[in-house]
Amino acid sequence: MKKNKVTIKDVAKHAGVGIGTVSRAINGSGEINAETKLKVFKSIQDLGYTPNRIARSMRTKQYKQIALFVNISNVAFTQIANGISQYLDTVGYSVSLCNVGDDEDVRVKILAALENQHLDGIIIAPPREDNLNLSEIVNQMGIPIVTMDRDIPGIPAGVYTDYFTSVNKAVQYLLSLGHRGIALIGGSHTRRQFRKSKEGYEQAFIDSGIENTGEGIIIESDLSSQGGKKAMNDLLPKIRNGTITAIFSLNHYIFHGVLQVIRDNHLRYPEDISIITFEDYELTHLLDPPVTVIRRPLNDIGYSVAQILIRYINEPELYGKIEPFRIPTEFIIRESCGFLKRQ
Amino acid sequence: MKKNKVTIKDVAKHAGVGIGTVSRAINGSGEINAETKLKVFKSIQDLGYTPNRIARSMRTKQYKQIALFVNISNVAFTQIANGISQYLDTVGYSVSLCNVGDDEDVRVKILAALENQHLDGIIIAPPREDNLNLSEIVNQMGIPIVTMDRDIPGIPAGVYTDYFTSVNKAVQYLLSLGHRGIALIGGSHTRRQFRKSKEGYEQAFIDSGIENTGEGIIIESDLSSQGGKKAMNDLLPKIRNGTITAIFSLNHYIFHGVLQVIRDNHLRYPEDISIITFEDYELTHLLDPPVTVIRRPLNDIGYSVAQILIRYINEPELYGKIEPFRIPTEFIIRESCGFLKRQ
DNA sequence: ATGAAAGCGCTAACAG
DNA sequence: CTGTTAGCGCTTTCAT
Repeated sequence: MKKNKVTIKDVAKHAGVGIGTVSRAINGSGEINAETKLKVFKSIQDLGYTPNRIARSMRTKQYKQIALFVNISNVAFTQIANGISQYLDTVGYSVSLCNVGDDEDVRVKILAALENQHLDGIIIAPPREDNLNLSEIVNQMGIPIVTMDRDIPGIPAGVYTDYFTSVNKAVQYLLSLGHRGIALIGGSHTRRQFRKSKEGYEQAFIDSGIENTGEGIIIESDLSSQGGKKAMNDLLPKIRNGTITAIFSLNHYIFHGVLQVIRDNHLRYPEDISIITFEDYELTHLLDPPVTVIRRPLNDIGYSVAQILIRYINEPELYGKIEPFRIPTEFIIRESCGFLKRQ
Repeated sequence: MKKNKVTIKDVAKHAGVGIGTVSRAINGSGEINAETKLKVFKSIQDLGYTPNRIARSMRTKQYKQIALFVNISNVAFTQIANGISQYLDTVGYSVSLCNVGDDEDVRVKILAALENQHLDGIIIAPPREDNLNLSEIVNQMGIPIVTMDRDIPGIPAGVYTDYFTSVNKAVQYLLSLGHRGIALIGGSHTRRQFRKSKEGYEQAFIDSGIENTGEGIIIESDLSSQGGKKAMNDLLPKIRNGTITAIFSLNHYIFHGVLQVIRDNHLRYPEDISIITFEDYELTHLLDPPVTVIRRPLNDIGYSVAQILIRYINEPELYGKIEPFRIPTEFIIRESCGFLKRQ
């Protein structure tokens, strides 16, 4: 029952021209008489012709397809993907989805995808930044890769979230509330997010003119709820004796671990402990009380990174030369942080 | 810097055979001498040849690509997509992602995708089941479409969640706890989920030998947190006067609305109202107290639906004749429902 | 400015 | 059993 697709040949015959002319009319390549052009378009209309993308790809080696390598279980994924699609729709590209679990080898996955997919470009946000040699893929395959919030040697970033300022602001807020024992639970130093946040944290003490005499600590952890749980459990004694009075979670997985420990130990926030987390989503405002967060425009992140990638696809000579978009964040104060009277 | 891909021609020359032979060796089509076959495979190895999928598609009209039309903001999406990819990986297919917001025209989106994507099949879970004429797409394009949990005329379902049993069991549980004023907030009757759940709800009274004298009600609503909010607000007086003692939310969007109203009105569960929701995810067990839920194996749903679709792609004559997978659910009792002493 | 023709890499039909 | 060839639908070069 498959409808026999109309081809460029049919259009040519119908319009009484050569197929080359039709092609030129469609692609606007070469000089072409305005009248013949009109005639061709009319035939295209009449016949309901749409070019066969596969055949076109075969010639042009352009596939109008990019792949997204991310961990789709991240709460940020949905909106970012949405932003990406939104931009790609405007330029006729589609997105292929490749989930990247937390400890999988992204390189292998990319190579596998490349073998049977014909991609024009790739957007990645791999779990780790180190030991990931991707530049040979870029060089050998000649297809551009951009990252979201990662620093990977040889691979340009498409977007950078402004972790420094976000964290700086949030920590200053905590300091202004009287907190000194602020624990930043932040994942691994192999991630840009951790490194930049650390700087923002330290700078906050300086900006506030307060010396960090050691109560404030920065904790590396697994980027998982297990990681958050472990960090939080280790912190428990210090929370109980009042050395640590605020928790700053850098990631939603960690945050879930933190919450669990709070619940399991019958702690209450903001009374027993103040909390802030990075990323705003349903949970953060459905919780009672709602929690203070750093929010970032996820849709924009997707949109921007897609824009940069397409730019690189169309102008390969620019590759690596475009400044990544700096994504500003918003600090949303809710009710999860308490005021601390200092003696 | 693009590596010049090695083609079937190179392999043929290197192996000292014709290109037809190479093709046959690769595809296992036609009779072929075991020795020549070996020779060919050796050459393929030596040269690092991988077939060009585009060229292959051009001939075979098979694209090894399917598209997924769903609302990616649904909490179930991630795991379902994961299951789908998992199966598709085993058969060399990739997934193209198409977000379908809540009131968009799925038909138009599919048509647009089809125009420039060359798909072998489609999986959909559109927001509404009615006024969606998809069968002409199937007939004219000749590509199979399967649904997840939807009843769309002419389009076979790939998977069905067992709403009837799930809801039946949960309502019986509520009844056994002494509840009679059970409100099921369930989205729209244009969705299979609502219709089957309704049956399960009503049967629960019968199964428990309890007459529903009207305290128990089933409410249609928008499938959104706004819908849940509205339904819940309307219910508020009845909750306050004790006519309604339990809320059963059929969907996570609705659940968020319910939670908000509970919070905003300083209600507590399970003391003031018992709650159960459909779908288990972070929020439901991070909430304090954790909430009783119906959980379904989301990964399996994706895996199964992908399996059926591929089957339909490979054996078109079967289309519509395979029984959808019935997905069983799990009833997980936590702490959100209270015992009601009946006077 | 435009028609004819080559060829992208592959599969399948056709000879042998 | 295997080599040769046609052709999928398109873009692009080459004449005209």
